[in-house]
Amino acid sequence: MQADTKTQLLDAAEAVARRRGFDGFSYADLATTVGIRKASIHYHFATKAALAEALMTRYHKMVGTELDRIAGQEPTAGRRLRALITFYRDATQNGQQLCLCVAFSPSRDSLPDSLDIQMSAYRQMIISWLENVFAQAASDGTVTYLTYATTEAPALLALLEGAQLAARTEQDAAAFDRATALMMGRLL
Amino acid sequence: MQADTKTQLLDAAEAVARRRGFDGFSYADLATTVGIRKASIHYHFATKAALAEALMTRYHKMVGTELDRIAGQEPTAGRRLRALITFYRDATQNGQQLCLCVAFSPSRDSLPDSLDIQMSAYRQMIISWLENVFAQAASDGTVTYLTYATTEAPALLALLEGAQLAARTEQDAAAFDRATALMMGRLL
DNA sequence: GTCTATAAGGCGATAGAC
DNA sequence: GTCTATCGCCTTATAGAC
Repeated sequence: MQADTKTQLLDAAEAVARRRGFDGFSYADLATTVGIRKASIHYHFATKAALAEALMTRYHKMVGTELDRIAGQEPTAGRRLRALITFYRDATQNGQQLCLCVAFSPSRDSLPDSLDIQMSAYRQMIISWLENVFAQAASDGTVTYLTYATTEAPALLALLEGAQLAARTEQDAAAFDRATALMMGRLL
Repeated sequence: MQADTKTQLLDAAEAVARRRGFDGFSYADLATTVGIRKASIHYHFATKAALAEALMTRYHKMVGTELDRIAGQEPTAGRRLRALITFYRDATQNGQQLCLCVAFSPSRDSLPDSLDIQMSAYRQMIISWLENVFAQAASDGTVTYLTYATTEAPALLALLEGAQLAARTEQDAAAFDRATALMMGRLL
């Protein structure tokens, strides 16, 4: 069974946005990928700004679901963090793309103002989740050299996003692994 | 005394590229900033691809000079790393821009192939410098919880680039500080 | 929902005058 | 070195037929 047109458009837009940034793709690209005319895209997303909002909304939910899945599946803090690092690694598709939030960040000024809030909310979701997991680590002892949850959380998010950039620049997931090896070594 | 036109163009292009990415500015933007017509820009940079190369070449040299300055000025590994973190922090202009290499990373597919090599060389310069400094730390003891220089170096570069992204997304240097506080705490 | 056709303007780049 | 003028193409977006 085939996804509906709107979903196909979101899929195509997310893939190309994460590869090329918000200013790096056009309706013509999506039209070619999905197989309709570019004017038809406006029926589903009136403006490119509206498309950006829809992309970020869907991405936020998708990652939220993934965080829940990890929490439900992995019992210890160390294992939860390992699973998150693996998720960020896989998200690069071997250095071909970035997290949507990272890909949008340089295009900030081209995006509608509403994206500011959406991007902050997305980052806050991850940071809160990480704070909880690092707080758990203080109890279960599965993270070595542990400092404070509120210090560890933003540092790990920055590390993961930076590791994605490294992989994208080198077009090689090995660059992600080199950047995260130190952190991985701290996790039991 | 006024800089020559070519330098003014490079300055304008670097500023806007670091704010908006490679696909986020046009010759028209530079023409307005510098005060000449956009056709005249082609005299200095025949193509936008050539401009990208010139930008990266100049940026690489500038950062190399800064690394030398830090090494000449700061005696210990801990102080050198602190100085580098401060340099990356200041480079964001309070969350308004990114390192050129970070800003170019999502625009990868729009850039000439030659930029792949230039961007890798830039990153390698930083990583080599960091490896040397972390190796020094093993002797002078100014970095706590130290592991291996070859593990620490790529992790710190990713952290710094990720911290810049955080600051750019939040438009606030405080996000950079939250991301780097843990690392700062390890430096004597 | 998707189409054709088109508007209105931006893009990088070139030709040739000065 | 910078200008005016222009080319060919791309962009987002709209109007109206089907």
